[in-house]
Amino acid sequence: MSPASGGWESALREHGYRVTPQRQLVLEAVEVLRHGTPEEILAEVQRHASGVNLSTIYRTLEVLESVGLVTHAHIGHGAPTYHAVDEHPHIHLVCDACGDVTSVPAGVANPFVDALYLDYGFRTDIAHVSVHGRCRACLADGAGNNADTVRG
Amino acid sequence: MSPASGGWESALREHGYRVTPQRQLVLEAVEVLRHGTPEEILAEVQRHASGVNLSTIYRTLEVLESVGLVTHAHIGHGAPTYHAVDEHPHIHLVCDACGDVTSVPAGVANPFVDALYLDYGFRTDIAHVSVHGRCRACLADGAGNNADTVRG
DNA sequence: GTATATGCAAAGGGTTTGCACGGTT
DNA sequence: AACCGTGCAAACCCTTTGCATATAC
Repeated sequence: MSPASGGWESALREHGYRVTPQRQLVLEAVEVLRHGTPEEILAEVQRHASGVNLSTIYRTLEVLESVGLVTHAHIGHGAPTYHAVDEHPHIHLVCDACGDVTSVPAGVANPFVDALYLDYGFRTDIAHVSVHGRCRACLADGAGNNADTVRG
Repeated sequence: MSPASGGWESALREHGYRVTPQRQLVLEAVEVLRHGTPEEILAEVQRHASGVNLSTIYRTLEVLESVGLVTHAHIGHGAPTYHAVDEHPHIHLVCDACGDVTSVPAGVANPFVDALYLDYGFRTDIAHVSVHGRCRACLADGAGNNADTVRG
């Protein structure tokens, strides 16, 4: 389902959308950058077509997401990041101390996902989850400190 | 550690912050509303003190969070929601179809949290997690439909 | 040819910041 | 008295929207 494979075109058409250069460019950009904010995707797209506008990126991502070609996740306080759906499903571990983002296979969450379904009837879109906490490096570094607790 | 108990005052002072009416009001508001966006917290605070400004809410929430009296979580695309820390730790299940938010005890995530720590050395702040997917009602309703896939 | 998609520019929501005044310690 | 905290207003980032033009079908 990469732009090269052509499946993306049918995905669009089957939902009544048109196939445009911008949509291909955005999809390619999302695949090249494995994680990308709209802003970053714009920059990547503009390497090939400088005329493309930010609002087109937003509108295109919405379309691509609605036909199932990309997904987004909210990583921090800022802009969301988009991924191609052919990426392995993964979960973002966001370190609140250093801001680092690690991706881990979605499988680690299986027991959790299953429990949510059994106990609450909730079907989890696990790739959309982002998990906050402290990464290994920061735990080692500041052994139990809370970086954001320190005043200026 | 509710405003009534007085622990909040020491929490502030021990971190070098001053005790002010606004900080008490915000803390109380966060406890009254079990989930609250800055905007909602402002409204609650203004029921008691109409002069308080939104920027004070933001600055105060940041302070209260840094001393461990409140936490926030990102529930959807919009504003974050804040909770008092004396609430039972919980996870938000956000239904992407109907927008409903359910809280479930953080305990369901224990196996997941443990796995992240064992496998990746990552210490998860579980109360900060928000989980997206489809709630029971929407699964029953639209049996497998994707609400946001339908065009206008 | 017609409806959809794009570019542009302006507006909108949410959040942060500079500054002077007022309150806490 | 000294410094921190607050209110106010402006600035900022991210995202959405209206409209005229260009494009895919």
